[in-house]
Amino acid sequence: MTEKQQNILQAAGELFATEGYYATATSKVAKKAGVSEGLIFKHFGNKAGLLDAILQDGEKRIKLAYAFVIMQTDPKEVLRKTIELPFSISAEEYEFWKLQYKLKWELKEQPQDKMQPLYFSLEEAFSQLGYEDPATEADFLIQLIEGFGAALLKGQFADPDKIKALTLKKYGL
Amino acid sequence: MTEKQQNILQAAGELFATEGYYATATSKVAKKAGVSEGLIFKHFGNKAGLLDAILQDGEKRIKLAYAFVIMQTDPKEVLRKTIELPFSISAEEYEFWKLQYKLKWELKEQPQDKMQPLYFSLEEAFSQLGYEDPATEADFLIQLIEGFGAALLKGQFADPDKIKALTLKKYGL
Amino acid sequence: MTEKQQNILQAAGELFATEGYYATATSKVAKKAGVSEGLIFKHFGNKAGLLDAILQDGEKRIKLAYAFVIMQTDPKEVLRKTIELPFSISAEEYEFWKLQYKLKWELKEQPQDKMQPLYFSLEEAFSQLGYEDPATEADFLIQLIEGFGAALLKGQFADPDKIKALTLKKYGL
Amino acid sequence: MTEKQQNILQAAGELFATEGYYATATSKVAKKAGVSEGLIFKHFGNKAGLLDAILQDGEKRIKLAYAFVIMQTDPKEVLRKTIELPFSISAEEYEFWKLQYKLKWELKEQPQDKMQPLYFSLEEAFSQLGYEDPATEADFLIQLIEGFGAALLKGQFADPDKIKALTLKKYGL
DNA sequence: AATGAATGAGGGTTCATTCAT
DNA sequence: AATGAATGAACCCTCATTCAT
Repeated sequence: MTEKQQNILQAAGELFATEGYYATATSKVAKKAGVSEGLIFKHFGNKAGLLDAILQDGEKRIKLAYAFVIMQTDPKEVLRKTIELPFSISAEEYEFWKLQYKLKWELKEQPQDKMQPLYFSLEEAFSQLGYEDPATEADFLIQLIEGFGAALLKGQFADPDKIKALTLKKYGL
Repeated sequence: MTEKQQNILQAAGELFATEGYYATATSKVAKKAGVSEGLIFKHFGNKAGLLDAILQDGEKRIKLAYAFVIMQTDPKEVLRKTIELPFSISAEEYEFWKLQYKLKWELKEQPQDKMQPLYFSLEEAFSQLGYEDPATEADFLIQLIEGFGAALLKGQFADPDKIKALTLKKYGL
Repeated sequence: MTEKQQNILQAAGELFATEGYYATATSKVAKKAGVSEGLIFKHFGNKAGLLDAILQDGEKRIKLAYAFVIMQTDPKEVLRKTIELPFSISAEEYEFWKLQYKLKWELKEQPQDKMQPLYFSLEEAFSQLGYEDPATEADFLIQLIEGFGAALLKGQFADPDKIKALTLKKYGL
Repeated sequence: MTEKQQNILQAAGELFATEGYYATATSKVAKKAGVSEGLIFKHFGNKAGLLDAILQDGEKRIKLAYAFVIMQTDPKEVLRKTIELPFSISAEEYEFWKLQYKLKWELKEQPQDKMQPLYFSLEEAFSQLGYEDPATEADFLIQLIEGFGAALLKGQFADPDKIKALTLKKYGL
C-alpha cells in the first residue's frame, strides 16, 4: 500500500463520514488526497471499490475494539467494558465511528453484522451472572450501546458521564 | 393541496426512505408519482423544498404519536406507552419511520429534536416514581427506545416481543 | 385594450429593456404585471407576439418623436432639433429607448429602419443649406446621433451638455 | 491551452456573435467545437467563465488595434488612423467585433471601458492641433467612430467610403 | 377574460469513469 | 505508478406553452 493509496483512503473516509457516500464526489476525494482523479480508479476500480476498502479497513479496527472486551474473563468486567465502549471514543476515532453509523443507514446492502462475537460473549457473561434470559439480555445491551453510540456522535447527551454511571449502576457495576 | 401534490409527496417519501435522499433523482419521483418532473419544482421550489414538505408532514405525525404518550396521567402508564412505542409500528408507518431515521444520518443539518416534549413527560414520571436522577433516567430511556426503533427497522431483533417484555420488566411494569 | 393587457406590455417593456428579451421569462412578466401566466398567451399568442406588440407600440412613439423634427420648415431648425433629440430623453422615455437599442442588437431579424423619414428630411435640409453631398451628410448625422443615444443610455458622457454644444457649433447652429 | 480549448473558444465566439450569449446553448458550442459538453465546464468552470475567457482574449486584440493608433506621433495621423479604424475591419475580424458590440448591450455588467488609452491620445492630438475644447472633441470623435462601427456591422451604410471620406474632410485630413 | 395546474423539451452543470501519455 | 484531458449519462431545474375550469 503506497502512501498515495493511504491518502486516498484517509480522505475518502473523512469525506464519506461528514458528507455521506453519495454526496461525496470522487473528484473531491482526489483533491483532498492531493492525487489525480484517475489514480483512485487505478487502485480501487470504482467508487464502490473505494468504499469496500474503507469498510474492510474499518472491520479490522472494530474487531480490535471488541476483542479487548471479549477477552475479559470476569463476566462483570465484560459488561463493564461493553458499557464503557461508546463513551471512550477518542477524537481521532470519532470520524471513523461516524462513518460506520452513517453508512449503516445510507447503504442498501448492510455491511455484515460485526457485533456477533460480542453477542456471544455477553450471552455467556449474563448466563454466568445468573440472569434469567441471557440471550435477550445480550440483545438488549447491544442495542443500548448502539443507541448510546449514535447519541454521542450526534451530541445528544447533555452529560455523558451521568448516563454512563447510571447504566453501570443498573447492571450492579 | 391537489391530488398530484399528494402523489408527489407519497412517491418522494417512499423513495427517500428506501434509496435515500441524495440517491433519489427527481425524475424518479416524478415517474413514480405519475407526474411531469417540472411539476415538482412548480409546487416545491426545488428538491430541498420537497424534502422540507415531507419533513414537516412527518413532524406532525410524530408529535401526534408522542401526544398519546404524554397525555397519560399515571406515571407508570407513561413509561409503558413510551416503551411500547417502537414495537407498535404498523406496516404503513414502517416506511415513514425509516425515512425519519435515514434522514437523521444523511442530512447535515439535523431536523430539530422532536423528542423534547416526551423528555419532559418522562422526567416528571420518573420523578413521581421516586427515581434518584429523573433527568438522566429520561435521557437513558429515550436513547434506549431510539436504539430499539433503529434495530427494529433494520430487522436486527430475533424476537422483538422478548425484548419488549424484558424492558417492561426492568422498569417494573 | 384592457387594463391587464396594458400592464403586461408595461411590465414586459421594462423587463426586456433591463434584462433583455431572451433573459426575461414570461413568468417574470406575468408576476410583474400582476397577471396569470396564461393570460399573456391568450392575448399575444406567444412570447414573440408579445415582443411584436411592444415593437409596434414603440414604432408609433418613435415616429411621433421624429415627426416633430421633420415638420420643421427652416432647414437649420431641422438640424438643431435632430441634434437635440438624443439629449432630450426624459426619465420616463429612458427605459423605452434602452429597449429599442437593446433589441437592435439582440434580435436576429432587425426591426425595420425607423429612420427613413428623418433621413429624407435631413437630406433636404443639407441640400438647402448648400452642403456638397447632402445624402452622405444625412447618413453621417444619423449615425452620429445614434451613437450619442447609445452613449447617453450607457452613461458614457461625462458632460452631455458640452457634447451637445460642440455638435451644434460644428453645424454652425 | 490545448487544441480543444481553442476550438471551444472559437466556436463559442462565433455563436455568441451571431446568436447572442443567452440564446446560445452550451450544447451547441460543444457540438460546433467537436467536443463533449462536459469539457467546456472542466476548462472554463461555467458558461460565464467561457464568456470571460473570450472577453479577455478580446481585450488583448482590441488593445493591439488601438496601440497602432496611439503610437502615431503626428497628431493629424492620430486622427486619421482613428477615423479609419472602423472602416478597416477585415472579414476575419468582423465576427470578433460583432461579438464585442453585441455583448456590450446584452450583458448587465459592462466590460470595462477599453477606449481610455485612445481617449488620452485623442485629447493630446486635438490639443496640439489647437482645438478649443480637446476633451470634448475626444469624446465626440470616440462616439462617432463607435457609432460608425455599429452601423458598419449592421450594414446600415449604403457607401462606407463616402462616409469615411466625408469624416476625414471634416477634420481637414 | 382570466386563472393556475400541468407539461415536455431543453438548459447548465456534475459526476464516475476511461485513456493516452 | 501517476497524470489530467476527455467523455457521456444523468442530474436538478427553467421555460414557453397548453388546457380544464
